[in-house]
Amino acid sequence: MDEKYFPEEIEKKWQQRWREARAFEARDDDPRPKFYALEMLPYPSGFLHMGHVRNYAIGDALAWYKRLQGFNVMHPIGWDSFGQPAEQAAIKRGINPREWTEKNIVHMRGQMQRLGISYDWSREIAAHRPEYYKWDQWFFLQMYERGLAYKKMSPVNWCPREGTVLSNEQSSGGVCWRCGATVEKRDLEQWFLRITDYAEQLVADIKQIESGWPEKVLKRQRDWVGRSEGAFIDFAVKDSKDKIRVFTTRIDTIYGATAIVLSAEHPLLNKLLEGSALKEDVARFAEKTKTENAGSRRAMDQEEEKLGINTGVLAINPFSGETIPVWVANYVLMEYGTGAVMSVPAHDERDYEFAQKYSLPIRRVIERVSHEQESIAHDSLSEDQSLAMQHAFTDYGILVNSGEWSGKLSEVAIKDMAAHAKTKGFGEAAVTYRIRDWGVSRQRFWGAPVPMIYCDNCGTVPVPYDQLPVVLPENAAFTGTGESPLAGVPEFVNTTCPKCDRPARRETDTMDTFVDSSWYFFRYCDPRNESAPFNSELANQWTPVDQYIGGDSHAVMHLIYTRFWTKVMRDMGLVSFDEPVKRLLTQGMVTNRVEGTDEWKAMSKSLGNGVDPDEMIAAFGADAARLFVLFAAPVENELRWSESGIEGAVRFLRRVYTMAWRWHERLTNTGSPDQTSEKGISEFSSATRALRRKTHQTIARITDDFDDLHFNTNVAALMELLNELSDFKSDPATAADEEVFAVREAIEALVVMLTPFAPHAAEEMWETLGHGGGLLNSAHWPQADPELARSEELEIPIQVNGKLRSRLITSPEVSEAELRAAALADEKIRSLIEGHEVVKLIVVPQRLVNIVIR
RNA sequence: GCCGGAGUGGCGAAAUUGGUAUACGCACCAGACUCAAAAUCUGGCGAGGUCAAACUCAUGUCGGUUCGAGUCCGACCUCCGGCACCA
Repeated sequence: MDEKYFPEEIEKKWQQRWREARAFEARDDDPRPKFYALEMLPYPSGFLHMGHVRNYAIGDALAWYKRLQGFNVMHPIGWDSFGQPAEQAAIKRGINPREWTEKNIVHMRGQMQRLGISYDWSREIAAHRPEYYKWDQWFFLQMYERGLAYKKMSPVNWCPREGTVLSNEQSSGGVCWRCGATVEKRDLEQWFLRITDYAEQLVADIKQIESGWPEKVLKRQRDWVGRSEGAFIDFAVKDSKDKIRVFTTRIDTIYGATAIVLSAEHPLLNKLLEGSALKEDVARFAEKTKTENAGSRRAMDQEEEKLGINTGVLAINPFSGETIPVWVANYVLMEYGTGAVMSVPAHDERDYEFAQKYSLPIRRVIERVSHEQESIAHDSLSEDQSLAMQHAFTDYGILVNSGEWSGKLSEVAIKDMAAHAKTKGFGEAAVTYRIRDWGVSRQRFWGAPVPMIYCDNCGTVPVPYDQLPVVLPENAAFTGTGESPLAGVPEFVNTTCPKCDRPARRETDTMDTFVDSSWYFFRYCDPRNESAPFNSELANQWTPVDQYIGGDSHAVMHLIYTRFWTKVMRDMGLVSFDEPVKRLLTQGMVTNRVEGTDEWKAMSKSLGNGVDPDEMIAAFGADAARLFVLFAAPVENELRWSESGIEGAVRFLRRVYTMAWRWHERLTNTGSPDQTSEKGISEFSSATRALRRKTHQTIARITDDFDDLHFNTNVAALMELLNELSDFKSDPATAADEEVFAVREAIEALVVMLTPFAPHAAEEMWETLGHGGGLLNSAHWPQADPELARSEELEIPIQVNGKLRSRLITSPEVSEAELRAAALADEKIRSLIEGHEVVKLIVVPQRLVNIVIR
């Protein structure tokens, strides 16, 4: 240790020592309880940004804490290394995507190591390597065997700018999630994973994780699955054997149905139109609507105008027997429910708007339940009756004009009417979901090839397991045209059929990269396994993940896919639980001021407000950068970058360091063994007792808070402890044994508890303080002694009528009666209550006294 | 429009869950050291008020519950996120 704090030297030194000692490798045979700390694996773009730094600093603090607490900690990292940027680099600059990716990994790994994140590098994985994606393919084949992977012609979301297919999630809102281009629809043969089979579980199992996941993430997951309870009802088509099935959540309003409305894509439409005089017009309308739906689907925040056309076909309401017209309209979605709805203008806003426009009848069949208070009942009734309805009445209420069902409450009618429909055979209660199957086909080069073969004789044939992996060719022509580049590599395409041995062609699509990231953290448990994705026992030993940390941009896609994948793996017998992640933290964004403005925005190249982690490390040290990031704001809040804030972090580290330096000789060169033990010390002065109290209070406070990841207040507590040490005026050269003891206790606790936030500096001080024999990862988190932490005197506020008027210094053991007497005897209080009647006297032991006077 | 979250000093934020509001840090001011500056150290720092004190007012706004409210309840305002024809 030098007298001065030189982070660069210290950090290099300890990074090397850690590497040599393989200090952070998790051992499968370690009998201690495990803790799995996981950060979302990065895409190897080439450079870490501050968001990464924050993510890893949080994860590392927790990993270190658990290590010091005696847990067997798993803290791995890897690379989500398939994906567009590598392919873009190939298309635009003719660079080999594999080389580009590997080079980026080397650089980013270096950055992580310069940050000193305590990863187990022996478990590092990368999605683009055959050893890894072999198992993507293996899972795909397993799912295919189980009927969970299938191929279908399907209108897919097509990004015209990137020339590729997007998943529903990636095109939500009608725009490409990457480039923002308006998404079009195209028909292509696509592979899908049957995530809809798991829709119910994806909602139901939320109760297993709701205590550990942020509510906002769970909400978005629930919304995405979009579970909706209602009923299917079949409307018979007049003069035909056909039936139109609709889905409704409001079967209780069925007597108010004045039309059936079909989506333009409805499969029955053409058949229904046969013989209709309006056939031509309707078909033209449907075509136009289809292309409009596919094209500029929506201009955001604006609802499309509702357009429709009467088909001239009639349908029969199975409840009332009434005949109502069938329409086609642009506001009915084929993708949801059955693609057909019963239109109830009086009780649905959209149907109301539609009915207004096309002068369809509006028939009220639900009334508000009248209240006891006449005024309210009167109000609502008269308004309702006058029925110049401005809006649909969408609340539940009481049924009217509904035949035998009139007089029932909506809640009751919904159940009874569905049951009735079922008995009569024209419907049933049903649950629908918004979520659709996961389209995983991508017309791209840089991904895991879908392991399928097409044979003219045998049809679609899965690649046999012993032929995995289907290896990506070294390179391909990147046209950027939209056709999979693999189709242009004959050596790849041409193969023989595994069944009949005749020439056959390989599937040329690759898989969505979300496949790679759906199961990667299970691979960390057994990263070099060559015969299985991982050993089940090892996976069950380490997973589920105890704490997962990442940005909330992955709140829907990644996290729903990985939950789905886990459930499939459970059904395959690979893991023994339903949910992969016990606790999830979505960290806040790192923002910086946009130059020339007052706005704080996420750091980005285009805004020019990015901060380079390497420059920060060079200027202030990795420890200071990490400490600042953890101290400046609670982990889930936005973090505003501040150069002076990071300077403050350096200042604090330097002060701790100087303190350790000032005392290290006295603490190490001691002749008396008593100085490390309390035994030889007969008495502690009040000053040493105060220092020890602060030490033990700080330990208790930080230990209580750590699991909740309240790092900002933890760092504040460490600063307070240092301030207390600074105030402890004692010269190391002449300090008495008891003082040396108290200082040692304080400094050692400070250093150990600093480790999660600034591990290099902590290691350096730990060594200097005479613990050169071992790294901090074999040290122990300090124990708080509640006796020592207890205050010797309390300051009790005395209030008069709830206002603070005086304070009393007392011993913690003071009785209620004594407190009461002391408060009344207080000079200030006496003058205040003089001439008043004391109505009440509240004494909260250890806390306060409140005197109520009149 | 619907859903979720949040409003506390000049700024980032604390507050043992109903009990001394503003911990810790940043910025700022003053002092020490220095020829000087930086660094470092010491002190100050919610607003009003005063020589100083007393005192008064302050946790988005207005009400309520309570001996006591940043915290609980009701209404409203603002900001930030998410979703959006899902029948």
